[in-house]
Amino acid sequence: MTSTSEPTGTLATRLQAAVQARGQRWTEQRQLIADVLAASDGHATGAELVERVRAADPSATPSTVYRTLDLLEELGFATHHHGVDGRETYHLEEVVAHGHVHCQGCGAEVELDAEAAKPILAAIERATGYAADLDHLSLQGRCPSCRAAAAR
Amino acid sequence: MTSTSEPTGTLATRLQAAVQARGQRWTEQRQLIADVLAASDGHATGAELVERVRAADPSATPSTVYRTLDLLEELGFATHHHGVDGRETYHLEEVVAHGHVHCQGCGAEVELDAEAAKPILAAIERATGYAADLDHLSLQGRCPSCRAAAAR
DNA sequence: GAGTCTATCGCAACATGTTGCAATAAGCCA
DNA sequence: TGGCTTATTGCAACATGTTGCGATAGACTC
Repeated sequence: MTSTSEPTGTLATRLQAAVQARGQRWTEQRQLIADVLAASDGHATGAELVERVRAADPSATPSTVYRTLDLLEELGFATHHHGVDGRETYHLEEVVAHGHVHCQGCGAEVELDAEAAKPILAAIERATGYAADLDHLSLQGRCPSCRAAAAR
Repeated sequence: MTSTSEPTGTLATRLQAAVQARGQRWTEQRQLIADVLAASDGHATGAELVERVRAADPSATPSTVYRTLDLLEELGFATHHHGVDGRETYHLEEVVAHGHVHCQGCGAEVELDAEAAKPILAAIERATGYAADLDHLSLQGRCPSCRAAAAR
């Protein structure tokens, strides 16, 4: 990968502060994993992240990567949800909260931003009393074109 | 397990007809897996089903169970979705379609029947054009009591 | 009933994630 | 600086699910 001039240290720096504020330790592996996540444009499956981390440091193990990702989630720096196939997908907190809608017909996947999701979340709250988490909103259904095709 | 007097053969019989109508074969394993699924009251994870099938027939293998479950889905006799932990959960088609809402605070999980979900599905359609599938509606958020606790 | 075709089965290896445990090393204190 | 405490790491085994392949056996035809 070409080295970007982006200040990717920001995430790592803030993460380091948060980790140490909890009396936990800052290690090279955690720095590396934070860098890899920052370099992945907001979405990555667990397996992809493990692969990239190991490419940068072959001595890193999957358990370390997954445990660090759990830590990032605990600290609110990342979230994860399970995609259609059950694989874990991690999102950086910097990416604005959003949900996913997957078409069972053609496989298309669209993202749902906070604005578009607002009436959906409101309907969920009215029906259940629950305040649904947009980052974990992963819907399946049929997109307009598949519905039109099915109607014919 | 106590033997129920329910006509569980119905599922297997209808399934057999559907399988053979597609030029596929009806085998003892399929009969067994259909019986096990019918005896599981509508919900079961893949691992649970594998375990129960193997209890009845130790020679059955996971691959056979999963492939048969895939077949059941293809034929519309069952559906599956991924729970909060990514595990697969299978549902019999005879169970009325429903979604799930999971509380991230206390872990409570409530079911959402078609009536309660109607406004949610309508909001999804208005926002995205997608006709969402209730059986794959798996939400996460915070239940009313956790929200009240958090507000204090 | 015998032969043929091929869907299905069982096995084994793999993919993705999780967990327990002993060794290591980060961070703190004197 | 040196020593101590304990969080973190790496390893290895496990859990759940998927896939490829050769062997088996169900179903069809003659």
